[in-house]
Amino acid sequence: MVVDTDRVFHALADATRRDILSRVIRSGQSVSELARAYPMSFAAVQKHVAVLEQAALVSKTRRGREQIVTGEVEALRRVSLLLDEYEEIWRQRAARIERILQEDEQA
Amino acid sequence: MVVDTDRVFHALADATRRDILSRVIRSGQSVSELARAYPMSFAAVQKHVAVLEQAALVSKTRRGREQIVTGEVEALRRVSLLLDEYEEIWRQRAARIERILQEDEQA
DNA sequence: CTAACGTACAACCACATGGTTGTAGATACG
DNA sequence: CGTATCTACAACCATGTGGTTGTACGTTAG
Repeated sequence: MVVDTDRVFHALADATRRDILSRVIRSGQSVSELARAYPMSFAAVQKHVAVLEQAALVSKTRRGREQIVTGEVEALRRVSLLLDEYEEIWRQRAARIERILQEDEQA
Repeated sequence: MVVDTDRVFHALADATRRDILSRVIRSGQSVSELARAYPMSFAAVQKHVAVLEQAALVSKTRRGREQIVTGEVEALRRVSLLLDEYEEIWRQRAARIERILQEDEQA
């Protein structure tokens, strides 16, 4: 079962896609503008954009014959929060261990 | 060129691996303890652990004949910070746009 | 010592991924 | 209008991924 989180992390697991994301977060760009920036075919870039789109990290809006790709910062926030949750679990565990150590010291 | 960030995100792009990570962050577990928790072969779980290890999200330490897997919270922090950077880029952009709009209003 | 356990790793398979080229449909420009 | 541009998508290929089974080896228990 491929969940949403899978798609987001998978989308981010490629340097080209991360670069595309940082570009379109700064300011929207058409697919062909993006394509010109990388040493690969238009179709390849188009596929990368599609992966980012499936993960809801970017969205596309028509402007004439162009398709403008824009960054969706909300999805990024969600992932970041998810990682913070993992960190929180670890923090709690560390606190628990520390508490046990202190109890031992008092005994 | 596969960079370190690729490996980390790829490691996190699988529900089983994220689950393993959350388990071993709570407390270290042997590979076979982990293997018993999932409906797949020992070898499959072993591979998942290897992927997490390559991404430096977990580490292994011998304890007798067992191999204890432990979560490496530092790597998580690095990824979280990386995502925060993307968010920061967007925040700056939003601030820039707002400034422009205010300038227009004054004119 | 022998048997059981925990691990490592190779070989194999089905399927996904990242790339290519080619074709075709909209839309804008001269 | 015709033509160039931007996009979409299918077909194809090499390689990677997630799973399997089987074998081998070190370590512990009896």
